[in-house]
Amino acid sequence: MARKTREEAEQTRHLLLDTAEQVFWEKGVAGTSLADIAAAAGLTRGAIYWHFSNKLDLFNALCDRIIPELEILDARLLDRNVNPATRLWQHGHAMFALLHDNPRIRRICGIHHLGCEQVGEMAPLLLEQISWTQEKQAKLQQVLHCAQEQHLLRDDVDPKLAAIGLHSLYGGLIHSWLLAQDDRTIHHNLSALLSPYFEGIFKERYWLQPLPCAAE
Amino acid sequence: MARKTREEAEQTRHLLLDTAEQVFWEKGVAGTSLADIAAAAGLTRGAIYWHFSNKLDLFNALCDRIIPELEILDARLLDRNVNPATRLWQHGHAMFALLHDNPRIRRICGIHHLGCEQVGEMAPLLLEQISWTQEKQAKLQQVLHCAQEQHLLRDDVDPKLAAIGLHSLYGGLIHSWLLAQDDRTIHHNLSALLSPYFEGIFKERYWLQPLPCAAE
DNA sequence: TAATACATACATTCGTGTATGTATGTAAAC
DNA sequence: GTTTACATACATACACGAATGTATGTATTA
Repeated sequence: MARKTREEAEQTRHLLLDTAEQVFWEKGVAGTSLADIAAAAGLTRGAIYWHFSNKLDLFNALCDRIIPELEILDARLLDRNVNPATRLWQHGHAMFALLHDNPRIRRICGIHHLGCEQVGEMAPLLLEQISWTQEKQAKLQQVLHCAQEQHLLRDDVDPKLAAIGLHSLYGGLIHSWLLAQDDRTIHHNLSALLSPYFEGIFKERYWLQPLPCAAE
Repeated sequence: MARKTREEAEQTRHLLLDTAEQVFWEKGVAGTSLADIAAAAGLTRGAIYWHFSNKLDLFNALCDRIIPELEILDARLLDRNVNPATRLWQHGHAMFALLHDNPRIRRICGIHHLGCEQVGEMAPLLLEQISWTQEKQAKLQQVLHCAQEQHLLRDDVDPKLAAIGLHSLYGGLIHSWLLAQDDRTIHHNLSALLSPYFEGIFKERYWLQPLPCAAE
């Protein structure tokens, strides 16, 4: 129809992102057409092509919206004022608290795990995930190395391998968590699910310090 | 062209499955058309529609081919002649040995993790994975319960939660393993990656018994 | 000869990208 | 303070290819 003010335009842009997020999560990325998104938003494809160049661009813009929240997590992980064991422990809990509290992160995470293909023409997504994984593992490894220097680790534990293991455990738990959508088992028993790995890594239960748990 | 003998027909059926497996793994399930598969196999869509009713049917047939191998794994996991700790330990190693040695399992596993959407019209896939996950966790839980009865578990370990944790760790490691395709780190250091969780679950290293490792 | 194992041809639908229309906001000219 | 000129924010329309499903053809083979 007609032109809207810049604020309204920005509003419809966010409406498109929100709607796309929803529809992608329901029908998968490849399974939804731009017409689906436009219709669900009460708009037309013209609106989408005005704000985004194509579906991939829209999808990327959609994913980028959660980066700040994730960076906060990482910043806390690397905060040297807290002992490394506690940092790791709280980081694990903070991840799931975020998943539990923030539906947007839950949906985008769900789309990445179950709602999109990462090969073929979506291969750039895979590369991004690989580098993201490596960065995350590097941070975990850094904290674990710090713990090793403070003689908190068991003697036979290699920080690099422990980082891979921890990261994989997190990823696997998130996957299980997403599969069993409304089963609260994982969320309610997260400590019991993580502690075996921590037991196997640290000499003592150094991670159990005053824990300002961000649970529900 | 012309009709072939039953054996030859069965042969082209397997050719189609093999080719589909390959192409699905390269370009994703949604990213692949039946024409792609037919062309890659040196046939036409007519051949596909003769042997399968549609893409989903083809995909299911493709996945079903690895069931026997996976059932062998589960059978060994439940073999009561071996102590439960060792069974769990060997089961973890056997899974990755299978992934390493069997390219078909590797590809199908890769397709499930990275090459297909599990929502929308592929939702039956998700339901299948959920029930499969629950069965697997139930088996792990059963073995862990058996270990608990033999007083092998630490006192604060709940078999059900430990089963979820172990299963998630396996899933996460497989995911990492698939992401870093030709990085052998995980395969070469599997024991070091798994042992922390085992340390945290069992009182002593009961799982370290003569290990007929099926590695490379 | 009848069913088989495909290949070929056809009709239809779906999705994309782009081109165009159009009404409004916005800023400068006067 | 209007008017003018242009940019904006979409909606609509169109053209094209891609993918599917089916119908039909055809040479074997049992």
